[in-house]
Amino acid sequence: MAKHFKQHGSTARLTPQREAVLQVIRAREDHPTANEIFEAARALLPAISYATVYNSLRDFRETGLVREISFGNSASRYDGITDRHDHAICTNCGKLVDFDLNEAADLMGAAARKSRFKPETVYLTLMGLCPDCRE
Amino acid sequence: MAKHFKQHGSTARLTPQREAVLQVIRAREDHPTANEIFEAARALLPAISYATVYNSLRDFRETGLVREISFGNSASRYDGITDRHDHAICTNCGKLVDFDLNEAADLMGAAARKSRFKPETVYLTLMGLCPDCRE
DNA sequence: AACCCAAATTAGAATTAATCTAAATCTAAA
DNA sequence: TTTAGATTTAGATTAATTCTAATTTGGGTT
Repeated sequence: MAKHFKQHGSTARLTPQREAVLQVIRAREDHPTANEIFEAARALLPAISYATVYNSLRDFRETGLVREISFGNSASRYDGITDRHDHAICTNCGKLVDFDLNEAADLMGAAARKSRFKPETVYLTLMGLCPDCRE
Repeated sequence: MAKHFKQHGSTARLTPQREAVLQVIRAREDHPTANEIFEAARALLPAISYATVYNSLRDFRETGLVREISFGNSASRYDGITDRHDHAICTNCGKLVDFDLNEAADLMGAAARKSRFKPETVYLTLMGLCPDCRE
């Protein structure tokens, strides 16, 4: 029996390429772009193609293994931490930082009531100046 | 003396093109993309160019007259409502809805403390199924 | 152990959104 | 009325992502 992501409801196979992509994302502290992931994955599997990185990222996003963070018109960044957490983005240098505000999770119910949506997740993003830029 | 956006700290002139762009955004209930704004602005000013729409949108964003909403890899959408408010995005059909959760504004201080950022704004986005898609 | 088939990978083309460039035009102020 | 800086324009360019079509892979049968 092949390795599958059964526990995530997917029938996709965990190929060497996908393992490499996942490993890259999980090994990094920061939030790499698809291009950065491609570069790093190529160090593990020289023949891997750009399309495969994007395909893997799409699958992981859909099965909940990674999270895509997009802001402005710059390249999306990928986050391998699956627990719910929040982001702060520096309006000056673009730095992206994780933090956790459990109050944010509590707001999901209220947000769902106001919007009449069936809630899945809630994203809280703080825009402001990072410690380096506020001097 | 020409019309300026002085009250917003800008020295930019309010040209007919920019007036058209602003009028289009404010007249619409939804959140148009740059392309939709271009199409609508052309009905008012047939000679207006794409670049001018983008230039205007950049200026308005910087002076705080409009807000840019970007999610996933689709085109950014523009929001003419300047008051702080929240968004819900349907994970099925992509519909974008406004709502207001004053508790969200209260979280800005806590978020700033956790992240050590100097806060400017906080965005709260609910992902889920819109009333039409949840059936 | 050979076969089958669906899924996955690959390279490169295509698409999309947004920005840049350079020349022409406008406008407020001197 | 001249000028300098800001703005607009059309089209080229860039950057990110997705698509296409051909090839390869690998697990589940026979």
